[in-house]
Amino acid sequence: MSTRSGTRADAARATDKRPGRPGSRREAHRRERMQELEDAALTLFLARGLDGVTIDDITQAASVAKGTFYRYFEDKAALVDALLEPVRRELLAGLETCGHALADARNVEAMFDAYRAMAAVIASALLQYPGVVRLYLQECRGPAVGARAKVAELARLVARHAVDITQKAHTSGLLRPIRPAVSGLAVVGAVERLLLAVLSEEDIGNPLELPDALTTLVLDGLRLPPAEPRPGRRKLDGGPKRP
Amino acid sequence: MSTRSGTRADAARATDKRPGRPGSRREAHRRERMQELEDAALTLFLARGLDGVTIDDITQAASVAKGTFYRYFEDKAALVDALLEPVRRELLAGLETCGHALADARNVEAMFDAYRAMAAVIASALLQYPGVVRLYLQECRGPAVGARAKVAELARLVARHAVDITQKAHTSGLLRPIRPAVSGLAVVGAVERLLLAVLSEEDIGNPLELPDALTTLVLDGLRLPPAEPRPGRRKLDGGPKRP
DNA sequence: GCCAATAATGACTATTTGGTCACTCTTTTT
DNA sequence: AAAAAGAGTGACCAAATAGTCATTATTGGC
Repeated sequence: MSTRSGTRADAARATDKRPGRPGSRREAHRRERMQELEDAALTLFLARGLDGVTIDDITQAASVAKGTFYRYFEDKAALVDALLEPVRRELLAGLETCGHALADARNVEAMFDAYRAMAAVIASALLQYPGVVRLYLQECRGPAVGARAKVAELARLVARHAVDITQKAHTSGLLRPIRPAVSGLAVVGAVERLLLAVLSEEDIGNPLELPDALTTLVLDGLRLPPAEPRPGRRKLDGGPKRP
Repeated sequence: MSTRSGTRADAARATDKRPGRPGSRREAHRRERMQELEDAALTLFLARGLDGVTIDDITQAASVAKGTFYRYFEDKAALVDALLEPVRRELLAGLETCGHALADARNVEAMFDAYRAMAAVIASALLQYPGVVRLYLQECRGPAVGARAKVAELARLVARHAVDITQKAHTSGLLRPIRPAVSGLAVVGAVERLLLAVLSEEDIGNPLELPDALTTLVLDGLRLPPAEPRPGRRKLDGGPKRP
């Protein structure tokens, strides 16, 4: 946070020490422009893919000159990183929290609570940054090169956390003896695919029923139990059944 | 299949009517070259992504002149299509078969058989064309533009078939009352993520145990059953437990 | 060995692209 | 109000790129 120019030449000119720091007009305007660029870029990324969008495309869509882009971002990768930032923060924080909760879980209820909290974090990210989440989903499996590097990095972190969490739930002795690396990744895959369906507006019914369905699916499986005298009920949200 | 030039100018010059048809030297050489180009391209695609690879890259990697590329493929999209072809055929055929089998399934055993057959198809594709499967996994979620269009198309087909299959299994009354669009896509997501893990050599244990684990996960869920006096055993492959 | 058909080449053109910069316009500071 | 700092511009450059084509090399039929 110091003012002297960092190690890498003037590379950090983007978000650092640029505007007249106080909450003054310059700064507000600066934020606006940045947001406009990010919005325009995100729309294009979703339509054509990260690599299918040029700086010219972005600046044209945002109605600014090309040079303006470089005043705000060092390159396309930096823009993607900025786009990803809030989602990454929320998501990783949620995963950490879920991990700790699960490490302490000693009964099924605590386990449910932990997963419920995780679902809430995801839902929150989905509502606040649907475009970014979709960008993540569509790019996260690609090779970690160029502008996609940060997306792929986040994907690795998510996978590791997921396996870690499953490991913890596992040591609580509440789960079947399946390798955490397997069940964890399977759950990540299922969740991601369903999120993609929601965000791509594939016909998937009421999204509010998803957490419930997913929980049943993950925890109890797909097969109809032979006979169920037990009245065990589970619910992730108290929402109405079919609004 | 006729010989007169088709509707689109000389567009179909690639695989059609080019070499002295018989199994002669020309044709063999032609196949070789084509394969070399496809191999080189696939390697590059996996390393840098579809959009990160140029025709020049491909021809250089295959040690041929640029013009040669266009003698074999109309453009990058056509090459991707050719690459995808065998996997697409096997996969779709397997999905059809599985769908029919499940439509007729009246008991859990028949259901297992259907899924087992599907797993065998996937495993076969994985062994014969690991690179192509990985390419599919890494690109299938992106926007359906340019060279990625055919990959995305296949992804749509897979999703539809999966939902369809789940629908059929559902009407057999063997599954929990979860929307087929949800459970089908969830399974696709889980399977895809695990395939990606296998192909990316993430540490996931013995791949031969995957079908078994996945079946347990999907059909019986993750949660440890409270008490299981029933000795019901299920197995997807008879392989050794831990070689 | 000879000729026609097919294959391979790489120089070439058109266009696109990332990135820069001298200059102008706007806001802040004095 | 004047100077300084920051923001915006778009022409410009060098490198990269898709696709073409006249030319040369190879092969198959005879």
